[in-house]
Amino acid sequence: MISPVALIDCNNYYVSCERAFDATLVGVPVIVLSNNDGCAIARSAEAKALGIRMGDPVHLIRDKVKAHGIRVLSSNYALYGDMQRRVVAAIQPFARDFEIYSIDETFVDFAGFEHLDLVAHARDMSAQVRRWTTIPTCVGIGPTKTLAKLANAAAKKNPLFNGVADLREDTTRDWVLDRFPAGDVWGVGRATAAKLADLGITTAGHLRDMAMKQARGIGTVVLERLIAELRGIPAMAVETIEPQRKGMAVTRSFGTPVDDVDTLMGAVAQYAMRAGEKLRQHGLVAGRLTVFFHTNPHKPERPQYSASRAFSMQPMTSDGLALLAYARRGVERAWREGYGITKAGILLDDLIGEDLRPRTLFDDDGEQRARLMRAMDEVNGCFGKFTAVPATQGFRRGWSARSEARSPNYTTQITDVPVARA
DNA sequence: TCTGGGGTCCTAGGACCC
DNA sequence: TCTGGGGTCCTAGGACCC
Repeated sequence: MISPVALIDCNNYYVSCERAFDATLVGVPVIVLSNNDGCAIARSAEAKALGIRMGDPVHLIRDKVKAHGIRVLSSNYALYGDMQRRVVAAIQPFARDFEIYSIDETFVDFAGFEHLDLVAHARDMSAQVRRWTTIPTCVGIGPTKTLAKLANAAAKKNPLFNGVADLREDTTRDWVLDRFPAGDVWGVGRATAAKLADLGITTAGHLRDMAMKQARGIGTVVLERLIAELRGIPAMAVETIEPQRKGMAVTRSFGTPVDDVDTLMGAVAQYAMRAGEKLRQHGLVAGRLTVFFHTNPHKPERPQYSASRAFSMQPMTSDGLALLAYARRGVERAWREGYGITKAGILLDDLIGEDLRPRTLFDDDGEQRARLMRAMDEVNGCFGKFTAVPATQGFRRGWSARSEARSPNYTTQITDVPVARA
């Protein structure tokens, strides 16, 4: 017996979070921008109707924004992350197991709930999220994760489903799959979609009926699994325990190009310190660090330069100042004069739980440094980030990303909490 | 004139996701 | 002036070893 899986997905999530605290955004076209105010990454239904596409660079849609009075917001991840906690809390009572798949999607394992009318159950779940957070959601139900995901997309697209699509039954499933573009199936990207189209495979129905052997030739084992899932045979489990993460990154584009090494070093220092903080928050240490920086690849007419340097770190560490020392060395070695650098970052790999860290022969216990890091975390937690920073980082951040229309931190910053007056 | 086969580990790069 | 950030998984190919 295959147990049903549901995917609950928040509609236009970032926009919906903003609307929860600003009523003037309701009913009008709204977009939320990526970091650095670069491109549109969330659009309200009204903005979609005006032809704003996912990922549209904001400087190419200025005219449209002006002509239609589209409201434009910078992204506010503190708000979206906190709202997610509330959404998950609302979902929790409706199943025993679930997998938080992304900031706005949760897979719900309905094992043990088969005796219920699951469509009604899903509607209750959706209503609970709405009551607690004001955020609208859609739910897809199916025998596999891929079909639940596809059902969710169908529920979003086709008003016939009224927000909840159930693809456990063959006739509905076939009907939906025959009308669903192959390129929109979860796991089929641009490259695979193009290869499939050459074979005349353009719908999810075609894809389901494709020979496994042929699938292997085009894609990898991943495409084979995907086809099994479309046939209703589970090839992916609902992952109810959070897997150990493998890597971590802190990368940013600059508001304006950087052409001197000291300024670049300041930015990289900040990223290294932030990377250390993230490691400590997760109780991890890293064994490998890569620092990279490059010019703007969207401007091929300008001189291009891209560099990265990687280091094995021994002992493995979560000490921001140790990370910074490696990163500095990388920047010093890779720096070339005469380029406008527009992005840099720190990548950490070989992550392992702090308690499992291998001891080296001459490993001092690092207790003092650990205390220093804890103290910095506390100071920056209480008095705001960048209160205590290493000198390399500096206090001037002329290169900072643009964020010109960020909403208040309504739920995570005491001074930003909305006040209700009688 | 002639030079194996098979295994592991690591890394870079591609593809995909939200 | 101006195009995000942070992840995962898979495969091919090189280095190395016996």
